[in-house]
Amino acid sequence: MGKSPGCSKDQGLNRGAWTVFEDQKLKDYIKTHGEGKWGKIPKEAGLKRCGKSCRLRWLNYLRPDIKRGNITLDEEDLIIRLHKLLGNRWSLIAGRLPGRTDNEIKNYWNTTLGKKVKVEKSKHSNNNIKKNTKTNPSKCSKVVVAPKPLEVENPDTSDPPATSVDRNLLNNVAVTSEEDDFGSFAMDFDMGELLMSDISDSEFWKLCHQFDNGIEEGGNSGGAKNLSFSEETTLKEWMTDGCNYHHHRS
DNA sequence: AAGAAACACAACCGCCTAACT
DNA sequence: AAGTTAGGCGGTTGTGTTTCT
Repeated sequence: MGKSPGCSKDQGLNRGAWTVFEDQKLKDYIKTHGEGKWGKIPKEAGLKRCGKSCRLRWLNYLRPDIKRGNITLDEEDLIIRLHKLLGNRWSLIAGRLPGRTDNEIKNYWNTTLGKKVKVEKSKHSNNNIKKNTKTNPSKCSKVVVAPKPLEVENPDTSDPPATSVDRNLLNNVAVTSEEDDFGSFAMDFDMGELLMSDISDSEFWKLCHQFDNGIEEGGNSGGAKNLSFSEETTLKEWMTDGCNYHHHRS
């Protein structure tokens, strides 16, 4: 199960670096037939490569909208913040960086950024500034948005905590249930998918801003904006720091 | 100048899962 | 419902290039 049959080693397929000739064949084929159906491409395009290899080559190298190299400081910063939030979910991170591929970001992280971050972290921990030692990626789940204070954890359910987010915005995203008379509702979402795939750039930053305000103005004081989070520390850090930065930038 | 070490990145591997039969 | 396949993803490796000694 799983592995595509066409990719096994004993099929007389070419391996290693792609030649200019192979690239051209693949580009020509996709130009006329479009992406997808990777399994058919080698045969129909006359390439001695497996479908997966063709897909990878196209997505990471040949696609016309691809940027290569020269990752800017802004992009670098964004990668670091997103990585903090999402962990090694490279395709999601790449989804927020137009023209960048997951492979490129992964490589950049492994060779450059990862080290930088490590150095920064050790600096911080030496200075006793960083209190949060958790290194795992964060996933948000089950957030309840409400205009009034909520009872915090219900022991009978895994129901969560609350935050303040534009309801209309989230209605377009991953709201799953339970809108009541007060306009509160529960949702269960993966932060990565919420951020990366379902909303536009402007909505993304708007959402950021809304979270940001919620944290700063409401906190957990019981006011209209009430936040509590399963990975609160990480989220808070990311939101208050990261979102402000990007809002000011634009 | 030459060899070694470190770095950068393209490509491969194997796992997971959705879609299909 | 169960089995199969293809697509997608993250981890890892191989190799060419650059830097260091």
